[in-house]
Order: sequence, then C-alpha cells, then structure tokens
Amino acid sequence: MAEKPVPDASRRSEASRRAIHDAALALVAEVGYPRTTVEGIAARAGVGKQTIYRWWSSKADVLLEAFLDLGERAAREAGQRPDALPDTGDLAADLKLVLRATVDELHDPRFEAPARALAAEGLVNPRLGAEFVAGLLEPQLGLYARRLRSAQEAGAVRPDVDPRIALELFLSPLAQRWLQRTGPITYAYTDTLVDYALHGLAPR
Amino acid sequence: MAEKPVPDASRRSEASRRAIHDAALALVAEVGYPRTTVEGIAARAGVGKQTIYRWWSSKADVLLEAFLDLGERAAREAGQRPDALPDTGDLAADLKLVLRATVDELHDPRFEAPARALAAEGLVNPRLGAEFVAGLLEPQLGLYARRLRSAQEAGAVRPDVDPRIALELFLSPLAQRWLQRTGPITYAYTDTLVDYALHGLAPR
Amino acid sequence: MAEKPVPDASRRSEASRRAIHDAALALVAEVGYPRTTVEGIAARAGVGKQTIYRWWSSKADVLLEAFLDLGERAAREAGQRPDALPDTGDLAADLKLVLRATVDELHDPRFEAPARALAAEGLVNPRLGAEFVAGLLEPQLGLYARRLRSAQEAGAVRPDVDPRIALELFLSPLAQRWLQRTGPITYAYTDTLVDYALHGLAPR
Amino acid sequence: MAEKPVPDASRRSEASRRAIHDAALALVAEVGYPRTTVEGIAARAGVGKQTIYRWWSSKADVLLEAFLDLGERAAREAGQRPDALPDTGDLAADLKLVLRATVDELHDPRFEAPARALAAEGLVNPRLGAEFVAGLLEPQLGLYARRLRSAQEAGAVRPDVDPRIALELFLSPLAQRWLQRTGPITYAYTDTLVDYALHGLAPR
DNA sequence: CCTTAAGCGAGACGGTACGTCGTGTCTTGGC
DNA sequence: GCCAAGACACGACGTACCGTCTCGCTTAAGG
Repeated sequence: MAEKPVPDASRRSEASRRAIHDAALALVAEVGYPRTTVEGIAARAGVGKQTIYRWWSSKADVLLEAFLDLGERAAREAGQRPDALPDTGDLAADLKLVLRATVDELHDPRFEAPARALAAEGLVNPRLGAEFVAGLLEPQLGLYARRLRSAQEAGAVRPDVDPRIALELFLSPLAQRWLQRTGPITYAYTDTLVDYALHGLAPR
Repeated sequence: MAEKPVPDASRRSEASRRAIHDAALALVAEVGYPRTTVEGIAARAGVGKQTIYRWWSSKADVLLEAFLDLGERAAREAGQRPDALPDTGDLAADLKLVLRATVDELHDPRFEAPARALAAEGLVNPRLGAEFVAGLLEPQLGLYARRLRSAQEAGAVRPDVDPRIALELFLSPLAQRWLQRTGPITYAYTDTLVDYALHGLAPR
Repeated sequence: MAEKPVPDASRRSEASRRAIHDAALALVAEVGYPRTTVEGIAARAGVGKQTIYRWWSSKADVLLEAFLDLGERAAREAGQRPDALPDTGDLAADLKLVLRATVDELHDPRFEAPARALAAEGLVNPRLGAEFVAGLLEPQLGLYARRLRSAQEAGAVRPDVDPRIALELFLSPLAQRWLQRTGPITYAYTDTLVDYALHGLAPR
Repeated sequence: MAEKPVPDASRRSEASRRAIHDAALALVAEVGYPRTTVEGIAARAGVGKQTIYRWWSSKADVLLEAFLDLGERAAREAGQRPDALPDTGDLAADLKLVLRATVDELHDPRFEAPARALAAEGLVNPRLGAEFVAGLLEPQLGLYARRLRSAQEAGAVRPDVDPRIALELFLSPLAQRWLQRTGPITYAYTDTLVDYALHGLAPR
C-alpha cells in the first residue's frame, strides 16, 4: 500500500491559495464551469499545476473551497454574520423577509455560476455533494429549524411538526426553481410559499 | 455561411439507434456518467463515432434520449401508461399512494444513475436542462396540477391556491432529498410531506 | 497481457510523416537535441502529439528515421548512390579520396547535430544504438570491407588480414576524433591514417 | 550584474560529497543514466537538493566527478598507480599486455554504466566532453604516447611517425567497439589490432 | 561563551515536458 | 449516402523533475 506523502501544510503558501481561489471563481464566472480547467486556473493564478494538485484533488474541490471562503469573507465584511434568523414573533413575516433576501442573492451573478456548478457536481459526486451540503446548506437549514422551534414554543406552529421537514416545504421549492429553472424566482413566489406552507392547502 | 448538411433521417439505422441507447445506459450505470465517453458508447454499441455525432450533439443528448425512450418502453410494457393520477376523492390518500410509488422508483438503480447525471448536466447546461424538464418533469407536474384542480372543484383544496405552486410543496422536498442526498427517502417521509402540505404548519 | 492496438499503416498520413521528419531535423539543428521536445516537433510540424506517439516510441526514434530518410533523399538527389568505393588499383589513393569526402561531410552542420545526437543516444540505449549501427554504419563499413578484399586479391594487402578489423584502423580514429572532439579533422589527418594503417608503424 | 555568491568550500560537508558520489554511481548502475535524477540522487544520499546544486551544475557533473573519484580510489587501493606503461623493450608485447587489462576493465559492470553515460553526454555537451577527455582520456593517451616515443628511440617505430596519431590506430577501434557495440571485445581482437597497427596491412 | 552566519535536510514553489485520453472532424472502403 | 473503423489536430489531464526559494537546525569561527 503506497502511502501518498502528505504535504507539510505549515509551509503552504497563503498567497498561492488565495490566487488559486480567485482564479477559480473568476474563470467559472467568465467561461463557465465545464470550460474552466485546472491548467487554466494555474495559469491565471500564476502558479504551477502541481501546487494545485498538491492541495486539492480536483477542480471541483478547488471551487468548493474557494466558494466557501468567498462566503465567509463576504459575511465577515458585511458586518456580523447573523447567527440566527430574525424573530419578531411574527413567523410568516420573518420568513418572508429572509427569503426575499435569498431571492436577491440567487440573482447575484457572482454567486450563480459557482453555486450552480457545485450543486451539479455534487449530484454526481457523492463526496463533494456531502461537503457541499455540510459546508453550505446545513448551517442555513439549522437556522430555519431553530426559528421554527421557537415558533413552536410560541404556539405559532403545531407542536407535533418536525422542523427539519417543515422547512423543506418552502426552501426546497425555491431551491428547485432556481437550480432547475422551472419557474421565476420572485418575492411574490416566496411569499406564497410561506403562506401555503404555514396554513396548508386544505380549507380551514 | 455553409449550412451543415442535415442527414437524411429516413435512411437512419434503427438498430444503431437502439444499440447506442443501450450502450449509453449500460455505461452510465456501470462506470458513472463522467467516465462514460462517446468513444466508449460507440465501441460498446459496435458503431462508428460519426454515427453518434451525426444524430446527437453530445453524450448528454444521447443519454437524455435513451432515458426518455427507456421510460416510454418501461411504461408501455408495464401495462397502460396512466395519463392521470388516481382520483378516489381522498386527495391525501391519492397523493400518498403515488408518492410511495415514486419512492420505489427513486430507489431503482437502473433509474438512479442516468437520472442523476441528466439532472446534474441540466443544472449547468440550460438547453439540456430545459429539455429534461420539458420531457420528463413537466408531464408529471401536469398530472399533479390536474389532480389538485379536481380537488379544488371538490372543495378539498382552497380555491385561491395556485396548483402549480402547491404541488411543489411536496414534490420539491422529495426531489431535493433525492438529488442532494440530504435525507432518507421513505414512505413515512412522503406521507408526512403530504400531510404538512395539505394542512399547513400552523395550528388550526 | 494487454496488447497495444497496432495502428493501420495503410491509413497513415504521408504528409504528417514528412512534416515530422523535417520538424525534428530543423529543431535539432536549431536548438540542439536535449532541448528538442516531442511537443515542439508536433507544434512545428502542425501535428498532434498523438500522431507522433502513434508511429514512434520516442524522439530518438523519430530523429533516427528522419536522419536515415534524409540520407536516402540526399543520396538519391545527388545522383546515383555509389554502391561501391572507387577502385583504381591504387588502394591508398582510393581510401584517401573517400575519406576526404567524409571529412567534408563531417563538417556539414546539417549533418553534425543529428548525427552526434543519435550517436550519443545510441551509446546509452542499446536498441537505438543497434538500429543506428545497422542502418547507417554497417552499409558503409561493408563498402570498405569489399574494397579491402579486392585489394587482397590484387596483392596490395596481406592475405591473412581480416578486412573487418583492418578498416577500423583508419575509420575508428576518424570517428572518435569527430565524436569526442579529441583533435582536428583534416585531409592531412586522414591521409596520415591511411598511410600508417597500410604500412604500419614499425620500420620496414 | 549580480555575481552568484560563491559558496565557502572550507565549510563543505565531506560526508555529503561522498554520499552524493555513491548515490549517483549506484543509481546509474541500477536504473541507468536517463532515469537517474538529481532528486533521486539527493533522496538516496539523504541530502537536500540544494546541496547538490550548490556544488555541481548538473547530474552529468556530479557523475563525472564521482566517476573520476572512483577511478582514483580504485587506483589507490589497487596498489601503485602506474604512471607509465611497462617497457620491456618489446613494444608489441607491452601493448598487448596493457590492452588485455583494458579489455578486462571494459567488461566490469561497475565501470560500464557510468563510463558509457558520460561518454554519451560528452558527445552532446562540449563542456562536459572536454572535461571527460581531459580528466580521463588524455592522461591515458599520454602514457601511450610516451611509450611510443621510447620505442622510436629504440628504433622499433619509424622516427617520422606521430605518436599521438599512431596510438589511435589501436585505441580508437577498441573504444568504438565498446561504445557502439559494433563487435566483440576480446584479447584476440586487441592482439590483432596491435599487430596490424605495428606492421601495417600492406605486405612487406 | 556566545553570537552569527554559513552549510545543511527538507520540501514547497513556478515551470516545462511528459505520455495518455477524449473530443469532434475527416477519410476510406464496404454495402 | 449511411455506416464501421479509425487517423487526425487539438486540448486537457495528472505526473515527474527541473532549478530556485524559503524554512529551521546544526555547527564552526570570531568577537
């Protein structure tokens, strides 16, 4: 069993890491994911190919890390990262507010290309899919689950409802519309989703 | 501008078409979509590469057609193609029944590899995504929309509800769980989705 | 045992073959053998790398074939290929004449770079060395051996002398001076070699 | 113009130098010259790459020094270094004796791989070729020249013969046979060379 | 004795070339 | 004129070494 020698992370060049992140994101935005190549990233970053292969196992890996890093940086510079959803007591209003912000984000082209590419890659590559979900999706879902639990305590949501499933009622439709382009993404749409999810389809 | 000469479809070899379909599906199932190549399909089908490029524009195209064809053949041999969802008058029961069948289908390995691959390709390639949605998703969604409209007429669903949005409440979560592997796909899960979607999360 | 599929030689592109020969010779002459690369030859010849690897196994192989081909073409266009050394009856004069022509050839820069490179490669790579000897050296040596045998019949060379060894007395020193740059290559030098070889070093 | 700082030879690690020599010779013997790499030598010697590049300019340089060093060590431990050829008065016998020893040496595998590699490299790289000739060949040739001059004084060789050329008559054929593998290397062969060279090919 | 500057092992780095694989086009010969 | 076969130009892959560049760590000399 030939062990592949683990590189010494303490000697890693931070400058190269950043340059590679930036090059990967720029290329995906400019020419699209399939025409982004490891060779192209290396050339754009002014870096040898081996430096990429030393630290990542594929272009998908590079892009995932770059994207997560971008998210963190964006969050940090956009002031405090909200570690919780707003909780005014009005669940519907709170959810609509947050989802409208999400709608705006989904329309941001800097976000779109890499996110879509990573989602696609994740469908076919389970390892990457798991990392994508764990690093990006899961933290968000947690916030929604917490807000729903709070609403349960306040009596605004039935106590027998499972928050982890409940949140899918309005989040999954939005995600699918965006990913699969099955319909327009508007404030009206997300508002409607919240209303339907909270009060159901059957008449009261 | 030299038009690319359109091949004469009437002289097309049906045997080759079938062989290519079968080879594509087999290879995707055996080695996965990324390692399936046009060359490999041609070799497996005992066909020249040009025969593939004459009639399709990419391996994704081949696979999409093969998959749709497979669906049709499966439907035909599985008796009548249901051109409508069951309508016993009990909306919840009908939906649960159909979704349970879908759960079974999603666990079928012959279905899984190509479907996932096509979905992934569709995320990144809008043209293919549109064909995928139009050819596969849309017909299904139409059936659900029809069933919901029937329920509205029967008074089982609020008249102001938009069926095209309503159906997303239980279908999108299922689709996303399957595609992104964010959770288990069980009868209990789909049953729960139907219940939540129909009656909402807020207490009555 | 995985057989490598033998390419179909009847479909081979003659134009590519020539272009590759020319590119290889030009590059070796211009930048030297070590800085000549397969990639460079392919680019210069306007050819894909695979086309080189399909028909040759290394850059040394390409160069050897190109060089032999060049020799044949040069011979053909320089009128009849002499299939024998001159035989005027005066062995010393005949040898001196031919060796002076060889001296001229060894000073031809188009000849020098590839010949030296191939000789060097042949020292280290037995297979190539054998081909080099068989294709280039051996035919020449044969001519000298024949001339010596003729001289033996005429009584100008002792009958017990082995011509295959005898010819080395004047050819090997010339070859070595040229290859290892151990001394100047002049008419006077080759004349001297012939004299020494024919009459020996010991006084008569 | 920034001069490259000359390293301080007085602080040089003798142990590393020896380890590098040994590693170079061992690798050339084991895997051949082309597959011997600076990195490989460093790893085998337990030495940093920079230590090699600090003191040598190429792997050929390393090997040349290692080989010369090996020769000196071998000479020293094999008793006295003969700084002259034997001179019994019988030139033919003396030459045959020495050449038979050379034949033995040429068959020694420890000698073969590096010597051949260095000769090959020297063909293509004039600087190294010159060092190879000056360091290895020239001293040997000088001994033969001296012996021939002594024979001239004794009247055993014609006085008008140039010893530097004369020695090539029997040394170059041997060298070429060995380097280019154009024939077997035997005592009989070298004996014959001496006879032919001394007495010539023409009848007396 | 203690600094201090060199050589040193180690190995990451920007590069170049390798030899292989797959793409989509083109050509040949068979039907 | 479609087809099987496969050569071709091209482009990217992932690997191997190159020669340079830091890193800490001995390890003398010289103050």
